[in-house]
Amino acid sequence: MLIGEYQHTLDPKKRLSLPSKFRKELGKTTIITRGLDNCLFIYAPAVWKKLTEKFTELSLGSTDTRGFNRFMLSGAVDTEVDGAGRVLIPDFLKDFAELKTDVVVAGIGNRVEVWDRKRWDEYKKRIEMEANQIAQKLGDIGAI
Amino acid sequence: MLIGEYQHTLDPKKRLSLPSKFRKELGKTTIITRGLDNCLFIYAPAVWKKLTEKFTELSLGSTDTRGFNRFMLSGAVDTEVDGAGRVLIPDFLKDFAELKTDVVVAGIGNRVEVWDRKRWDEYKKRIEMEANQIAQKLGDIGAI
DNA sequence: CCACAGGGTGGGAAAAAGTGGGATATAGTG
DNA sequence: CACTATATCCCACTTTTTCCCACCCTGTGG
Repeated sequence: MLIGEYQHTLDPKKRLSLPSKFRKELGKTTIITRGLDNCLFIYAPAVWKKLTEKFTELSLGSTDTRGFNRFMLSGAVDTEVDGAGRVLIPDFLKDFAELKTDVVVAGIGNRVEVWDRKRWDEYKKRIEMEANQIAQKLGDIGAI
Repeated sequence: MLIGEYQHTLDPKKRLSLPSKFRKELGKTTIITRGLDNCLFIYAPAVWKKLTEKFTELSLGSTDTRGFNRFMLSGAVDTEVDGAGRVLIPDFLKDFAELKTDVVVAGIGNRVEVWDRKRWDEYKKRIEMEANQIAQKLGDIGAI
């Protein structure tokens, strides 16, 4: 289970250290893709494979699923983890998530998310404030 | 059953002694997470696992569940209990709960809560005053 | 009243993680 | 074909984390 929040830096060569606690679970090659809410997702190969199987089964008919497929699949890259546990973030993904130097690497269950730190701080403030209401709401529908 | 209230200190290395009475039940690795009402929760692995099973199966689709997943999962860390029965509180959790040096460690059934002492004293004063009314309210709806 | 045991706290040394930079290889271009 | 620019690999430094040991204080029993 990938959990926790880590403050890392994206160096001038666009390398990003994965937190050591994540490395074992992610393996030596990972898939980086555009994520939801303006962050990046990083998946272990097996998890990614399962996800894509779901997507590609969705019908070609709907404009929405075509768009979603393009969003997730065209935005994905296979990346080798280097000897120091770092991955390389391609320019287009760096731009997409508006990453500067200071980034946050967060474990969210079966995926890792990469956020620009400033953006993360703002988002976190919001979800921390809303957590009580959301917990209430999810409780009401019997989800938790 | 985790019960009782203990006054402990968070040392400069951000280590926190678990009350010896809690150690057996918590085990040698614990999960620390953001809690509700600005405190931290500490769970035994088995309890945490059961909790996560509920909300990790919630879909990626909804903004609310994404937010709640991020809140719960990015806010959680796996921690080894050291030889002296202490756990390490990461910076972001220390900041979240606004912990200073003096903290309160309280047993609340199946979890342990960690509070900044000052905040705990204020909170306790309030719930002690309100306890009667709350009991009345819960009694009215047949909850207790 | 003293000795002892256990819980809580603090600090130093060793190890690991994160970061930066240079050298070598590869690709793209005039 | 040579030159430039980009990417890849490897090594080294710095900071943080981890592990271990020692101390203090309190409560207990002789």
